[in-house]
Amino acid sequence: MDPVLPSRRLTSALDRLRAQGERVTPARRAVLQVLDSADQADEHLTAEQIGVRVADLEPTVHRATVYRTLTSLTDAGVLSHVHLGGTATVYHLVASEAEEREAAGGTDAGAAAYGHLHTHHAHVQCVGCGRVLDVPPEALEGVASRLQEELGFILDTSHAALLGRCADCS
Amino acid sequence: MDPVLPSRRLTSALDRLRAQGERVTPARRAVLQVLDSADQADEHLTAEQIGVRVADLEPTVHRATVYRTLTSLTDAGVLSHVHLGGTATVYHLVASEAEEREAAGGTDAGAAAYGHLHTHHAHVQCVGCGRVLDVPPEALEGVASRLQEELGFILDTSHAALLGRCADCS
DNA sequence: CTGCCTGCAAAGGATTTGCACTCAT
DNA sequence: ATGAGTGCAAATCCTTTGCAGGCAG
Repeated sequence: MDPVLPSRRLTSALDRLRAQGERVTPARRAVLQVLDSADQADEHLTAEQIGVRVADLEPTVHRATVYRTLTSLTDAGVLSHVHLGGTATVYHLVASEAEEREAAGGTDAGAAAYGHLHTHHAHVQCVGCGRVLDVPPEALEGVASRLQEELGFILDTSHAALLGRCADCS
Repeated sequence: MDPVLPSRRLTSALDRLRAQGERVTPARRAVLQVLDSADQADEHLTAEQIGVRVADLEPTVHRATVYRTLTSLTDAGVLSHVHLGGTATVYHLVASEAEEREAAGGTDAGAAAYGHLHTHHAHVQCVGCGRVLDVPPEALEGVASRLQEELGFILDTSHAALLGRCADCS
């Protein structure tokens, strides 16, 4: 539906960066823009894939810089990463708290539960086709509370993907 | 409790290997023995760590062979691997169906739920200390059935570790 | 201006591969 | 005896690092 235009999420991320005294450079702008577009298309990109797309946007940006940028932006809290089945790590823009609230409030949790989840969410990956599906964090509430009660373990539901086999690959 | 001696699990694994027409070599024996011991001590070893211990047992076994062995034994179904938080992959001996049944039957599920789980089980890893905790697969039943119903996704509860923070690191 | 961020190139570590040989069956 | 498995060494892959220069603030 929406064309890929500089979204509010992108602007917001840049603002938060600046607010922390971090510098906004072409490389960082490009990385954030790539991830913003990817998120809008529900894509999950690895560092390498991000590098390729950044090269389109800003050909002078070096690969090593992409890696360093992903690290520093993650430290700065505007990006998060998810570990997929063993190999890859994929990156996401992190929504501001305001955006997070807005998304939660404006949504019928049931109907939109598996729609476009542009905020905090969990991931499952198919071992057959590699596809990554987004899942609302509530789906893991059961395990989370059980682990907390029985082991004192605080589960981070969005940090690692669960593996399995999707409907198409069964 | 139990000393680390050639266990029934090990013998069984070798038998299943032979039954499939796979050859039993010193390298394979060593890899299986290392993993059997590790499992008994509730350790989770990476390919590299396995390599080190194999070198103690069979100094002539080459690193590359350990990698190839882990792959082929996994294909043969006597080993399984678990992807830990992003980086490492750790290996386990796979219990035979008979052993699996026996463990399930002979055990009070509640009391032993978090004890030594030498069969099929899930994993959670602490992002603080890196420790890996074993968790009975039932803990993930809730998510599993929800994913199946709503997405047709068959969750493999033992194939990837969930991340979070353990009691000591909170 | 100051030093954070970058480009470049080279190092790094883990895993994989080609090849010829050996040993389990 | 025969080919699955192996040892060896080199190649490959992705990621990180040291250093000097450049641009954001």
